[in-house]
Amino acid sequence: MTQGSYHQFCPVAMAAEVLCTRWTMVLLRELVVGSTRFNDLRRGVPRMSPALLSKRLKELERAGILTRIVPGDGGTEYHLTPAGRDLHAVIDAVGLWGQRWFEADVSLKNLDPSLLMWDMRRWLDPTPLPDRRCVIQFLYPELSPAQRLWWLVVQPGEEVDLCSVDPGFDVDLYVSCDLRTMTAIWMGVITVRAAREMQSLTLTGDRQLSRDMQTWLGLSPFAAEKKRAREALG
Amino acid sequence: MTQGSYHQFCPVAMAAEVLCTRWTMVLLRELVVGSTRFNDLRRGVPRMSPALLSKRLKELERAGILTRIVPGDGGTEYHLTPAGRDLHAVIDAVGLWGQRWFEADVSLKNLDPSLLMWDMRRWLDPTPLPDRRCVIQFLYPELSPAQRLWWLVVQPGEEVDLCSVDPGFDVDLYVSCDLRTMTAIWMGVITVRAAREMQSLTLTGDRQLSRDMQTWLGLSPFAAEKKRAREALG
DNA sequence: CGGGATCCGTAAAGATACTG
DNA sequence: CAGTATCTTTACGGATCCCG
Repeated sequence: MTQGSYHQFCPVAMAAEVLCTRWTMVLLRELVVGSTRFNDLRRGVPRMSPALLSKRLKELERAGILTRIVPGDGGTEYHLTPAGRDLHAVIDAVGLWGQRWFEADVSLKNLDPSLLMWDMRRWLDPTPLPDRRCVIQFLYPELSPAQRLWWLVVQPGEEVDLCSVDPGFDVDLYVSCDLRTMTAIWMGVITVRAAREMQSLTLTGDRQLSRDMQTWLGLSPFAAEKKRAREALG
Repeated sequence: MTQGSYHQFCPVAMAAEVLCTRWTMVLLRELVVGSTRFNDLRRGVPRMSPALLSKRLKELERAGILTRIVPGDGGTEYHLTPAGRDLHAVIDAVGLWGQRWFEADVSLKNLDPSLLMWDMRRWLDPTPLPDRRCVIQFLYPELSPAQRLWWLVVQPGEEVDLCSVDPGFDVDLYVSCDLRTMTAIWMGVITVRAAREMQSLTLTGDRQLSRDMQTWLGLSPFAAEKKRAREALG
């Protein structure tokens, strides 16, 4: 917020003072989906400066939305309080509105492979996968060497791992497409099947993993919401 | 927003770019509850500078949230588009969260008689009132002369009128209390009955209007939501 | 390597005055 | 009524650096 408060007793204004400052809603989204470490949060809001992130975390702590926890290992963890967890309703409402009324074209102007892969890592559903280590390689041919290749490593009983350097494991499935296509799939704009039929997406390797990709790829939490706008936004 | 966009395809981020700039959420609240004229909007967001209000209105127009209409009488009206009307879900979520988790004490730090009276004017329910002109005078003894006296004039079939200078009509009901008490009643923190029993509120005049005040005084849209916080906010 | 703090240039917002 | 214009204050972005 630029300065001071709105000086209104209305609960919308009181809440907006805390929630509607730059980056705060996006940061809260990261916290609500479960990130707790400073550098994990940074991956979710990569264009936010660390200084501002630090400032916002302090503000949210003062506002009673999160608490700072220092576990034994020396790091710092940020955990939502009950008030903070209750913000999922606000995040949902905002995201639902965005998904309904923004044209896909507009969203697909803001492509970012590391953000996409980081989200995919979070929402990947391992249950349809075989009960062993599975490695999926993503190739975005049009991108720079540093952003072209990514690996998701799924190990039973562990968190999904995202690598931007070759982890050295055998790859079960090779995925190749442009970033826009993968983002559109992730956002529910098109399906894996449709992308393959349009030759926009190529899968090579394990047949089962190919077939089930639409399932184990968890998709954005808002992917199910249908668009309502046609021309509302320019 | 300070500059540029968040560069994220996530619908939360896309929406936050438009919705989470300073004053925007509060302004949208005014639009959602039905204000359409520049100077009516100003009464709802009195601390927002006209320059910023004008800028925000343009931004919201560009974002497809409202349209500018020039009726025959020369003025300008701002009307929400379908996308704008759909924002009521976001405003509700934000206001509900605020009402749940902010201590009443915090809200009641931001007292403003003109804002309160303006809100009361909007939500007053004339149906329990007799079918004739009713005038209710509010007295806040502790305030400066310019803010001490207010009148609500209810005429059957017309919009409720708010005056800060004596309209000259016979007064049906005299309400006297401090601003904090009236605001607390409006926000659902205490009832009219409780305030009267505590001697915080004095009603003189028409018995029926006195008895039914809790009914015709419409209360804040969020008054029904119960608090959940006790100590979450400092 | 995680978790920040510092400094400086730019962009946004506040205050107030003024106008078609 | 519906805004502009101007000037000052504050916040933010970006780079760099620091420390356990």
